[in-house]
Amino acid sequence: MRVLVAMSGGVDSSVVAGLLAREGHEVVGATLQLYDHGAAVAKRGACCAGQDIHDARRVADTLGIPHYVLDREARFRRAVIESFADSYARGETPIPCVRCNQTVKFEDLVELARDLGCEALATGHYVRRVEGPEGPELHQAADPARDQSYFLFATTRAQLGFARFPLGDMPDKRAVRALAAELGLAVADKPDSQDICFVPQGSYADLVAKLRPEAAEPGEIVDTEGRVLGAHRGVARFTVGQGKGLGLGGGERMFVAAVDGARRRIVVAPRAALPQAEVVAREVNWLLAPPDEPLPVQVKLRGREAQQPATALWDAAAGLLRVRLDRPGIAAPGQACVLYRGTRVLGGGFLVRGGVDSAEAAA
RNA sequence: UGGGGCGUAGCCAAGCGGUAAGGCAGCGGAUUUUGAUUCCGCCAUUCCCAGGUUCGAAUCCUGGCGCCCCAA
Repeated sequence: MRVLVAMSGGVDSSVVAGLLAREGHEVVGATLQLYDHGAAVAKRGACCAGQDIHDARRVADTLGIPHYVLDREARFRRAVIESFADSYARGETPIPCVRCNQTVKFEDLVELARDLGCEALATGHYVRRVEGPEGPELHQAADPARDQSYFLFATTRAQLGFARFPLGDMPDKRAVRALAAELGLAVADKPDSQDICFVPQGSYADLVAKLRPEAAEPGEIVDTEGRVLGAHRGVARFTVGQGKGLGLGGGERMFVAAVDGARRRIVVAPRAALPQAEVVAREVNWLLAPPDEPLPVQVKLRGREAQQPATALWDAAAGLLRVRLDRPGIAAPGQACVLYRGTRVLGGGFLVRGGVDSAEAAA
């Protein structure tokens, strides 16, 4: 079949292109230029800009496949970077990788694939697409250490139907690198990407400060009684559940219980005061028929934690997902709430403030 | 200007004659396609100052200085 491969210039997507070509598919490569600057060129572990685009092109040449580079800087800036800064300004902690997958990757590239007459879009994500009785299902990768299902919860059922993830069954990253070498790809030893791709040198707070100065304005750190304990240098530097960087000395260690973007206040409390029994999420995406009854699930409130047993309640009228946790957990607004059953992703949403939280009153 | 208490790293704090615990903050690193969490390492030649006793003091004595509390 004719298939479009999203090539970032990294090892993973390069191997995907190589594998599919070797299997005899008619492969077309596409690379999105998302945020240029020479600044990003030198950054180790970036993607979709500068050197990475050249790398992708080289791989395409090696494989003898056509390759397109699309300028999506404007789109990426609006859909991912601006939204990232806005989220911080509201006192949330954004998760840009989901926004990127949700927009630039799976909307734009699927559209491009259709325009090019492709039957599928393949990416280098570590997830599995499994044919189920009611259509394609999204599952965690075979290698739990690389699994990226958390970042793809917002993929719609239609997009999933069109997507292919050839790396989902790889035992580990070493195997992928070995394949890259076997395929003669120059990127076989390229470092993994990490951190936020569009932030040049690690300090995302500087970027937020440039785009939303108010999120970098100093403010007060208060306890749940409203007592001022200290000062901070911008709400963008804090995430609910965070225990470091508060600059508070003295007695008991404090954690961020809430971030009030409007008043630029950080509310802190002892760790034991943070867990909530119920969390709420919006912008919900279902990868099965939306349930009209309480649904037993396992949930992840952050990318790298174990799944927790819970019960999901879908409020279709309000468009809100309520998740009752068997064991209280800490929800950071803006982060993803992803529902699983075993390895299968059932759906998810973005966490909002809510639930039972004494800190909420003081904020 | 009577009585009582206290002065140990940026903060909190152990130690009570034998050669400076721990926690928080901070710094460095590991982990990680977000942020956070977590983990590992570093972090007072010196205990408000000056004398004295002692083989040896942050620990005992004397005198300063500085805080805090009580004082119809």
